[in-house]
Amino acid sequence: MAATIRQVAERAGVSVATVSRVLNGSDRVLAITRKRVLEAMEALQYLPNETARILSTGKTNVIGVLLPDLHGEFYAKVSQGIERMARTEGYHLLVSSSHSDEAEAGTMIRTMLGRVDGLIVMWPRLEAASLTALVPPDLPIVLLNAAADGAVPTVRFDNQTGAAAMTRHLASHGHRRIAFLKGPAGNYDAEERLAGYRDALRELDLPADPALELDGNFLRESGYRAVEALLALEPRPTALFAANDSMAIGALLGLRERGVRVPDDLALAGFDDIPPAQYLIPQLSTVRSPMQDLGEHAMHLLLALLGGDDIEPITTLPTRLMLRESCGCPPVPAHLSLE
Amino acid sequence: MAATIRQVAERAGVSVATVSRVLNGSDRVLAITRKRVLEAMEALQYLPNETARILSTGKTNVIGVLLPDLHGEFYAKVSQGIERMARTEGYHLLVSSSHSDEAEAGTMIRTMLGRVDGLIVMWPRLEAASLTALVPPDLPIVLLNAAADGAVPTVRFDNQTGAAAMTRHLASHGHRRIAFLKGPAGNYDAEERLAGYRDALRELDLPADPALELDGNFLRESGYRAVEALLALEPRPTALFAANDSMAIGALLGLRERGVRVPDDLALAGFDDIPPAQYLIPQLSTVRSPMQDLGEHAMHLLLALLGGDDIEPITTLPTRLMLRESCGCPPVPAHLSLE
DNA sequence: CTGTTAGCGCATTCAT
DNA sequence: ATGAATGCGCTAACAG
Repeated sequence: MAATIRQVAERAGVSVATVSRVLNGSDRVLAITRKRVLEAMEALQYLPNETARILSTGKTNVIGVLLPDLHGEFYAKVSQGIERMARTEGYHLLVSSSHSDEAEAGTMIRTMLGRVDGLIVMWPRLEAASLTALVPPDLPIVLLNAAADGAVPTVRFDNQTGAAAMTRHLASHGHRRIAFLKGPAGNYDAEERLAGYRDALRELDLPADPALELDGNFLRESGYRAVEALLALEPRPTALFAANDSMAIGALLGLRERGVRVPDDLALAGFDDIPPAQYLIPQLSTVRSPMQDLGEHAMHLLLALLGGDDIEPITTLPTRLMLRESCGCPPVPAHLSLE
Repeated sequence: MAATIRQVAERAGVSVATVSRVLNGSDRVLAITRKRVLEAMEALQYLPNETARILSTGKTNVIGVLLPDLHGEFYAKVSQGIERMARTEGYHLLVSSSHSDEAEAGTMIRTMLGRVDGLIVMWPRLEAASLTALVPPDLPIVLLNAAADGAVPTVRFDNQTGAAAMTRHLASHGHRRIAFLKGPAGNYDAEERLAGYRDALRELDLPADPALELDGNFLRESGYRAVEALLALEPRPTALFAANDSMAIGALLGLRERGVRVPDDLALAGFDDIPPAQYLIPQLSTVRSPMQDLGEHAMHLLLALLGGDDIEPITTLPTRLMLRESCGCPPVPAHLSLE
């Protein structure tokens, strides 16, 4: 079986404490002694037992990551950001995704508890507080895109500002009846984006017709289905702003099927800037969500927390307007959309 | 701080051994004793220390997962499959992705070593053997889409059969000069798909012109760039089969830019069936890679291995032809492509 | 600079 | 059915 510290000590003719010292890079070891120990390790193919180390030090070097079942790109980008930071700092990631309900997420958190030094949780439901109650008060935790009450460090997109900017942009194309395709009720991002849309309408003195707010659930299919309601509106809106790209894509399919041309007959915009947005026909104008930054920054904060530093309770990452064909702007040349 | 087993024992007026027994569901405990212990646990908010448990039992209940930096959908689907199986069996996932070179992957494996009960590794480079040499012989491991030598359990797609089937299908549309856009050299999937293409050409008695094999690297941009070489071919091919969807999409952009209509002027097909394939214009005909199955099955095998069962050394998952517009087949109605 | 020793929290014989 | 004692492999005082 695997060699232990004791065997190394014996072979090197020193005590386990000394072996432990060279293992942890203490300088209180004679060069020649260190050499003997190193040789013994090499000869025995020694690998320290991480578990024993953890038990002894109380530090796992593992961060728990809890992500909801957002599809594909989103999930991948965020965790990529987290991982990149984690790796450079020597942390491992205990990842768990695809959580439908709060109970399930709570269970995962509980089973992770003894195993992690900190937690990064993405919990887009509005009632985030209940979740954090499950976590021991001394366990560092960072929330992603959650309703921030300031009690728990949170990183999020500037959904509201982004949505307002896109709404204003659509208006700048001359549109006065701009419909909004909502995300699922109770979802943090969805509500914020809706609020941004409303802000802009108010600011622009455009009529805030509740009928302009269409129901959706962030999935493509709901965008496709919303087209019927959209086209039934009187007078018919000249622009549609979907709370995310997936729904915008679904709507695009529905519109095309009914012979409504985008952007000629109807302007269309989404939110997130998932990869297909740039190469669809027409290219989809959208608001870019800095997903990778979200993950990176969250990990950055958590590391600061672990280091005992004070941090900003709430960080808001800027979004960015990506103007392409679907809103009526000129197309972006293909070779520029391929980096 | 957190209560320990000793405190629970003390409060319940029993020994730690008894507490341990009720913890592990032993039946050698009097009902009334068990009740007292349970009450003590409840009162103390006791949570067993996982690390101590691991040290004592030698079992971590954690599976290490090493994925390359495949983009988005692919990565997400595979890990989703893995996770789903893992969760039902009470395993956690220590995930690490984005590995450019072998050295980096080796480092990650080494640092995971003491922390996991088993490993799932996706290593699409052809020289997989060198990697497995880093792993202790007694650590269960399953490889994903790797060159299988039978020595290490491997799960993979039937790339070759799928590619051959698509090539035959393109031929069935009447095409005789079918170009192939290759993936990166040395990549397992890329080589297999190329082999399938060649198989079919041979079988169909079509000329195997090496000039028909275009260079690519699995990224969209390389598909875009390949269009120039494609259109320069004499005589010009009437069909293009890309080794993955991303490149097919890139090629589509390039073709469109040059006024070449798909499928009228040129038939196009990809491989993988990433989501955009079904809603692009034209819809992309492709070969579906069962990504989620790949993850699920790998985890399934690993669990069997952990249970001491014997398993098939090599599992090949079937791929499936998804025929849509870009190859010349009739379009699939939008509402059917939205599940 | 190095060795001795006492935990870390739990599972698990071996007794009783 | 329950308890006492031992060990998992390592770190961290404390001595020397």
